[in-house]
Amino acid sequence: MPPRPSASRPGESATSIVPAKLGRPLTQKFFARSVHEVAPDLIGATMLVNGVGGMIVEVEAYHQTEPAAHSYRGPTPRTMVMFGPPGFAYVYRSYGIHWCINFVCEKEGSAAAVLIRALQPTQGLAAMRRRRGLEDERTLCSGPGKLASALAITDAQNGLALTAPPFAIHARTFTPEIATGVRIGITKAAELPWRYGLKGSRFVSKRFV
DNA sequence: CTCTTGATCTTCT
DNA sequence: GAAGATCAAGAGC
Repeated sequence: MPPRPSASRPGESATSIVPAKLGRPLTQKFFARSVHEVAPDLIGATMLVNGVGGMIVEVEAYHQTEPAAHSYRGPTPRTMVMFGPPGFAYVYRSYGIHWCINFVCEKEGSAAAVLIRALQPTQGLAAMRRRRGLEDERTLCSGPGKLASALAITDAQNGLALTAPPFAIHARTFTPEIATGVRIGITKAAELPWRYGLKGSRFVSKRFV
């Protein structure tokens, strides 16, 4: 019998998830680049909040210049953080119910950010299962609202630096194959292929085609 | 498996 | 007053 495909994927063994290997902590400089460089480079990185989280397997890029971005119409109280310096967290309320987190990129005034859409859970599984009321690790963080809930992210983290506690974001330690596709759940600028994922991952919110 | 719908709040028109 | 960077549950296939 050939080995299951998952056996050779980063962060997984044949039978279970293994703790992520952590690369160097990401600095503000990492985020101070084009959102189209940062977004794919975040695939395979590990994101923890108070020690709980996992490997980033899916993100989407947003930029002030396109109408799907919250920053498209200029700064508002909600989107103020996006217009600030890179390396900070932009947290917003989605559909009145969920929280979602973005990493602000580029430079002050660019209002560009990467929405974190899915994690492969690796650290603090018990805490995440408790917060989500769910056992299945595959769906624990397979969506922007789900992972915010699992990591206990709320507007309390809006505007905080990504390079200091409670955040710990570490570079990847392998070279992933990147899948790309159109962004999900939007109607404007829906054709832009600004969704990036870890090719073949079972932990994404929706499969890449 | 896919499709539909309700929940609930912020922002902008 | 309507739309929205979502999710979970229920119905139907």
